[in-house]
Amino acid sequence: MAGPMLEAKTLKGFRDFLPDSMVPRQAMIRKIEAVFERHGFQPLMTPALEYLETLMGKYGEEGDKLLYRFEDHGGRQVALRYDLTVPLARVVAQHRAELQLPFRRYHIAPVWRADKPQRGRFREFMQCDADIAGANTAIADAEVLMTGLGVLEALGVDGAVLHLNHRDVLFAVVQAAGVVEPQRQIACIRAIDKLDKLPPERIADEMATEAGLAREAALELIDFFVTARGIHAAEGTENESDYLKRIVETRLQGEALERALAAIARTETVRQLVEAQFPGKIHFDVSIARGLDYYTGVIYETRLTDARVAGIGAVMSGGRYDGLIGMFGKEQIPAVGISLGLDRLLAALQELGLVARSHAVPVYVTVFGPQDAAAALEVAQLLRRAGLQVEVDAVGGKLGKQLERASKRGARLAILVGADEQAARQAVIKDLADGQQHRVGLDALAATARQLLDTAD
RNA sequence: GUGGAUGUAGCUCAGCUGGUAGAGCGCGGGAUUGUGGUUCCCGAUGUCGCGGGUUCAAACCCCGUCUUCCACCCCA
Repeated sequence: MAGPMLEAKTLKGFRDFLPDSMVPRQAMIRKIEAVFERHGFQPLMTPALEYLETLMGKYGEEGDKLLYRFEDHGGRQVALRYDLTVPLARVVAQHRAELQLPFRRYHIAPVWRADKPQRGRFREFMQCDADIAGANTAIADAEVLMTGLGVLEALGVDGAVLHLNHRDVLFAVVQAAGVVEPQRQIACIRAIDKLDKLPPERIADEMATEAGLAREAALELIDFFVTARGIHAAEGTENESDYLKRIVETRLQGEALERALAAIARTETVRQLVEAQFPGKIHFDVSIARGLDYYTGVIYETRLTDARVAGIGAVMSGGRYDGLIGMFGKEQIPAVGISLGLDRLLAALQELGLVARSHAVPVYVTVFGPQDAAAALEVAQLLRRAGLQVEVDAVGGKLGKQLERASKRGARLAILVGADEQAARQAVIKDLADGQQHRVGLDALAATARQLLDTAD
């Protein structure tokens, strides 16, 4: 015996994915990859570990606290990546000369956050990102959003709505309420983001303590957002952007007004471009804020509308970050991206019954005895060369046991190759769904097997 | 970081006011040695999360600790 027995365990917030959960997961990843590639994105991989300074200060105070950080054996301060966006920014700056702009890349990989685990929330989880670096146009924004909606469409998700907003609209409105300092503006925007969860009173309190905003001004500000949100619910009235335009025109002037109007116009352009291809899937929602510091332009979140999964939170979000890449180099390169939370979306799909039950190995080849091994393997190879997924019984024993294992593995067909069959260059295919057996020559085996697999069980 | 729960067989759980553990599912074996999944028979499940305390006696009461989960915060 070697040493004391170890307890087999995983770290809090970290998970193993056994085949039963891995199969639908991988199927989902493949669909997402296909959509990304169909939209011109190319794969990128980056290290899990980055220098701490690469990641620090990009996400805001809360984000910095959630960084998984430590010192490596060489005394370097390092951190596990918190998202896939900052590593992309680093890559674009670092490999600027090797990349052709605009650069479209997708990245499906785990990220780590030292968060407190909860339902739908883990310390290691998978993100699926698609970003365009080097283009600051409404078309780039729209392309990224259409990619995201394309993924949802490919996955069969119907009830999802993209909520679109623009950072500058938020800043303009907050500024119009009398908050001038950027830090306090961000604090206000964070407070607005909680509109869904907290009563106005509480939000006003938060604005008072976090941003030093007078209670009256805070309530007025909140009222503005509540009204703005009501707009798209009401029919026959002006739309969100017209309403916003009207409000900012009465409250702002000069450069601030220009900026706000430009943001509203840009958002509306993007919304219309996307709306034309995905009717009803995108709304201008002035109340969404996004917590991360690096966003500079359009921002968005996707929520599932089905009541069964409404509590699951945002499943796909992102925005434009024109200043981030510039933090790593002399050149300012604008970028926009979208990030999809695989774990959450998968959980939602399972909840909605949109995940097909995974079928295991379809064909199971039994082995009568040691002297029949070669014949069994020959048959297995024959079927595999024909493209079928085939498992050969690797344990042996009574035929009954082997068939039992075949059933437990979820196989649809069992192949029997005894002495009689070998002598006649034949094999018996047993359909485990109905128990029927078919004796066929080896030359017809693959075709018959395929035919049986194609029939419903 | 704050608050609330949870932890008993591989899994889902039961175990009344303290008297050294149970069910279902699953698992193993068997019911004419070339036939599974259905049925029948038999069988094993276990430091009752871990450590300490109270008691003649603790799965049950007390303290601590870890785990998982829920809410808040933030987010995917």
